[in-house]
Amino acid sequence: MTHQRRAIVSILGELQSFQSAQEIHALLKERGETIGLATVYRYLARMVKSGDVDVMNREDGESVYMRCSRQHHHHLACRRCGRAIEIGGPAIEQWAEQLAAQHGYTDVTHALEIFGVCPDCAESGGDTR
Amino acid sequence: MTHQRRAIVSILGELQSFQSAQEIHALLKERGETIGLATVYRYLARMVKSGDVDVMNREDGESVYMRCSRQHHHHLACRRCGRAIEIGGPAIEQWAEQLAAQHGYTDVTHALEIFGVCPDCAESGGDTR
DNA sequence: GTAAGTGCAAACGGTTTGCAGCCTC
DNA sequence: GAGGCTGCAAACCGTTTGCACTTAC
Repeated sequence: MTHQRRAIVSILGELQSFQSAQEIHALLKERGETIGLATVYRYLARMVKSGDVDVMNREDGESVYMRCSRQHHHHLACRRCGRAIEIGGPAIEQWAEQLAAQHGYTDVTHALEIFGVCPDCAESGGDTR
Repeated sequence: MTHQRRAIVSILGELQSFQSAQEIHALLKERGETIGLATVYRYLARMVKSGDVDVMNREDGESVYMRCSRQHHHHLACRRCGRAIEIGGPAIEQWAEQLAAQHGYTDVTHALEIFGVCPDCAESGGDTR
């Protein structure tokens, strides 16, 4: 446990929104942490593998990260600030499985992401991203 | 209408699977077409904008393209060969909209992709990708 | 003839990696 | 003291772009 990891864990604990590795790195820098971008990437990747963090591909292709519950779920995420709400749609899961089976597809996974603009961002108007 | 475009259109007409720009470029080269990678990217981007081609983000992050029907739909795609089946789930659309509205999110879009291994690929065993 | 399209190669942006040094236990 | 972790900078990879040349009409 290095202070860099402590810092990442701590900031992930505070954020309730998806942020990119670079954004997380910038936030840590702002707080005066000494940490390299590579370390952020490396540790995030490790946490993704261990299941402690969720990755999601933003519409622009950049990967964004957020601490998450371990069970399978999807997200309703704000396109501007990244604020996300976990959603579970048992019906969807079932439907996808069944549909795939119908066509003979095996080893099925699915990716579902809902993007919108959250109330706060909508109110504050045309923020970037 | 240049011969390069004709070639791209022609190959898109034959493929019933999602392929990346680089894969499409390689296929064209194999056929002896003289065409640059940049041209493939440029023309694919144009067709995406005009709605004649669908893009999809493969799990590895690379963008893959396929000629598609114009109306909104999703895909069940083979993880190995890219073969895809169009699916439309009115129930999903509705559910996503409603869920987003419930949480006050506006300007809602969603991305749903189902990945699996198609019967042919499953049969032929451990092909790469 | 002219405007649009093309190829090349360089630029780009996010991400990964090799390696030498540093820190934690 | 030893192994793992870190930072830096370079490498990577898919994609985009500037620019001079070519092509289709």
